[in-house]
Amino acid sequence: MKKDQPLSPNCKIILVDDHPLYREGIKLLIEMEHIGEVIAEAGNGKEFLDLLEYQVPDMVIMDIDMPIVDGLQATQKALELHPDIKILILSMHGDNKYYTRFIDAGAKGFILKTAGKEELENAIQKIINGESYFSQDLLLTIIHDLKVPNQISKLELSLDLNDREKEMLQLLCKGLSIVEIADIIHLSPKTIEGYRTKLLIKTETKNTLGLVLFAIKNKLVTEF
Amino acid sequence: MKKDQPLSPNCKIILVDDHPLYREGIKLLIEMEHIGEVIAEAGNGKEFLDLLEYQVPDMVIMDIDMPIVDGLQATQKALELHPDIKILILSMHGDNKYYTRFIDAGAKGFILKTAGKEELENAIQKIINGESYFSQDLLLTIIHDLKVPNQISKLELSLDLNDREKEMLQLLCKGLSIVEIADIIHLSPKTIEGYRTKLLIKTETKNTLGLVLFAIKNKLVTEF
DNA sequence: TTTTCATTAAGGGTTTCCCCTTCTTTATAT
DNA sequence: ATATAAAGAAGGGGAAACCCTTAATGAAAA
Repeated sequence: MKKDQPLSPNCKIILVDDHPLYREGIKLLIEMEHIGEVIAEAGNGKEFLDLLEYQVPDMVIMDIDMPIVDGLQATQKALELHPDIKILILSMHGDNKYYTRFIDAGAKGFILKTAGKEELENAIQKIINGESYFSQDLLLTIIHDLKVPNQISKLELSLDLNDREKEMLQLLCKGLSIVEIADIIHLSPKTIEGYRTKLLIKTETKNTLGLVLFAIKNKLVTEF
Repeated sequence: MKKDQPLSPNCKIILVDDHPLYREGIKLLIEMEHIGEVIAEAGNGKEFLDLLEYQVPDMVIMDIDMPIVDGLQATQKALELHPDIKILILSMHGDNKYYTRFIDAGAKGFILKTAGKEELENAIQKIINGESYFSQDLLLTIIHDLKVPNQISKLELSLDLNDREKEMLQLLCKGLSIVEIADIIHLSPKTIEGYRTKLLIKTETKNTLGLVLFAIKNKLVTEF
């Protein structure tokens, strides 16, 4: 139902990319498909921010890697001045690792340069409607980042900690000292020390701080 | 180019949902659009696993909330027995919080029940082609989970750490001792101690371990 | 020009941590 | 039934961390 009707033909768009040919291609696409109107183009973040002095677009399609002022800086600055501008980031494969920064900066979408016409159209439409659009590739990167803890279970098994040791680790990771833990568990500080020593040996760390860092890094503790 | 041609018409699909009407709807959709062939249906995870004894599908479209054996258990069991089955999870709004479990279990996609025909078709096609498909809504949930650290920047500002203190914090969070840090920065251990003391005061923590935990918890350090 | 502030440095005392060793109790096994 | 091991408890000593105070230097501000 939405597929064949022109999307917001009055949507004012600025293209920001340091490759004129690439800008030309996207401009043609946007205008042929009646997605919106390209009111200006910029070759880098600086040029774009200068343009903002005279005209404020509804939407910006922004490259990441550009000379002088890059896509992230331009995004941050532009949204500081005009929080309502919708910014769609054009990302290359490999640029994904910086996604959080753009999301934090307030970018509304993230799409790969290798995306097809339909995907670009879909992304622009969603963003104009106030939604967000993020490429599946980006999602896969994020999920990959999240999946790492899954492999840790093997480590957890190989460490073979007993309940006392797990409890100790939990308490140590809350920043409690040996004496404080002794008070909680109602055992002598010297006994607590013995448990900690065993943890140091099992994890091959050399002091409590190292042990706590090891536990957090390897997600042996959920809260701390 | 891919839009108007039938997608793998021989793709054998099993539908698993405890609402017969909903199954009927999806079945009609799949067959009318020549997406594939629905070879069987199941009203819950148990029924589905029983079906697997006799016929192995290429793909499964699976509800999460079902009686007896739920979607997660069914997904885990099925992929244990037949790792090549592609499973697309049908999620309700609010079920998003469990996404990691399904991803860990090996589900290839995640789509909202409110999704339209095009999105379902798109998801099925991608998954059959060996790719993944995750709904934008799920992505937004994940990003929301990741975005929490964004609020911390205010804290970072209020702490007002200078370069030396930031450097110190970075090194302390790698588990280095005062003396080790002194060797790296080429300053007296007593000086380093002074910096750490200032960090303890600024962060209102009572020892190095507390300081490091504070820094990690509030994402003042990126690596450790 | 003097003041203020940040940086670097150090001495000394207290506490906590870390390591080595010892001892008892409770399982587990042969 | 007794050897062997594992878990629990604790002492002593040295090292590192922690806390408080003092102070020289240089840069920025009044």
